[in-house]
Amino acid sequence: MRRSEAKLFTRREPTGHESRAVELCFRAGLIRQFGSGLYGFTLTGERLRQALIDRIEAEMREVGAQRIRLPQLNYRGIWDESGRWESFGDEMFTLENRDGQQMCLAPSHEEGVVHLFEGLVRSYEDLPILCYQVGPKHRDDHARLGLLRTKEFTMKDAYSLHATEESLAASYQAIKEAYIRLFDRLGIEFVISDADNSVMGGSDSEEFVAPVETGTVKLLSCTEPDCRFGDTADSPRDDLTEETPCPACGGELHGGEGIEIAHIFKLGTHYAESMGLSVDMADGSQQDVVMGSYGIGIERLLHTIVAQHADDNGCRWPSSGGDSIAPYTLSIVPLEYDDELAAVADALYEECDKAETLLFDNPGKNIGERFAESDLLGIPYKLVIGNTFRETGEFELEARDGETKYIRRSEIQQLFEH
RNA sequence: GGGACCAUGGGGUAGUUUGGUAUCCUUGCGGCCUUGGGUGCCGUUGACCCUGGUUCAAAUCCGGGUGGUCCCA
Repeated sequence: MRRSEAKLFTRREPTGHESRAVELCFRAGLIRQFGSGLYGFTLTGERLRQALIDRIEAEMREVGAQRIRLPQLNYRGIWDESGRWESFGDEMFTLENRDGQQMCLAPSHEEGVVHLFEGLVRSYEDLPILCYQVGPKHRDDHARLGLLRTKEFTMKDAYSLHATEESLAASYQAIKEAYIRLFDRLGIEFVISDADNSVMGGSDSEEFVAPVETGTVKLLSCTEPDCRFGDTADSPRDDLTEETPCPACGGELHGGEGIEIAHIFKLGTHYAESMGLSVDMADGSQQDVVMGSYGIGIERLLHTIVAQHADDNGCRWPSSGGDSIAPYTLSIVPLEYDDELAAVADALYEECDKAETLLFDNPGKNIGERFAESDLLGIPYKLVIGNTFRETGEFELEARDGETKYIRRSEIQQLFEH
């Protein structure tokens, strides 16, 4: 993409937001506020958001989950069946249609999944089912900290349906491992905390929590590198402090703040029982369907990566164990975009993967501005066409962390081979 | 559910106590300069949340509304 087409809308000045990560999301021109707890994503921001969704979907396919689609707008009926019309309370957005029927914008989709399969799933042989969707959720929470708590957000929500507890345990474990792989690949530091099921119901659940400077929950996390133990206020146990040794490995616990990036639940037969979803078993008996649900907050993940990896120059998008979600892989930065250097820059651009390359083709800007913008967006590599090129014909390939290599033109295409 | 604070150009602010010409910085735009890290100089567009009241006169005082931020449950 050419800079002149990409429409970056970066800002050099601070915007007065409450945390560094929120500030950067605005300065990098990723998001735009529509009101309390409502955000739109810009051209650049949506590239990042979609890149995250792509990574998550790839991981879901890896564990054999299939995509479904459930409506956001629900009639009251299924929520009365599960009892959650009452228990969600003020956090649910409710409305009436023109006929006076009560409806809601779904804050979660357990009811939806049960309804989707109720009447279709009849036999234990129809199970297990592992499915997911990616879409908006609506919760009338008090908005806080930019994308961290909003009234509308995107969730990857997966659901599993089983005839037995053992089958549920297997899927639950598979999803848990998939999440661990995913977050590792995205370079997110996280711990796993036992959590309360609260309004979700069911037997037990675990929360993936990312330690950050400014978050939404108090977090105790183990400082041992290989230990994933964490404990939040939502946890069933309240006997832990910073002085307590880690109950998992005996290491030290560090107190701080965290972001809940994912939550996995063993729901048991709670929903099947109240909504009447059962299957016939081999011995002729009937069994209520056993369920699990597994959610990842997309925008929170984006915020978390910014919060954990940004430096003084802007965003950074780690690529440990996979490719980075950066909005572009490479910036082509000519010292000046005129005459011969512009011609060289254009020629290089033609050789690159254009969708992954940002060509700084705006004349009249000095190179400092281009560097600053590229770094603010966290583009992993800058290909500089400058004085070195004029003297030796070599380009400087500078990584986001400053490390520079000198390369020749024939080596450019290798940059995009992963 | 309870409480506190706040609302002035695109962003950040001064002015409000004591009513009278709306301040400064930045961004944006135009020009010149500069060309290896958001550089400099000159010029310039652009604002008092809405509504009712008091008053010769309201950003300022009073009432109502809306919106925002934070704290507690």
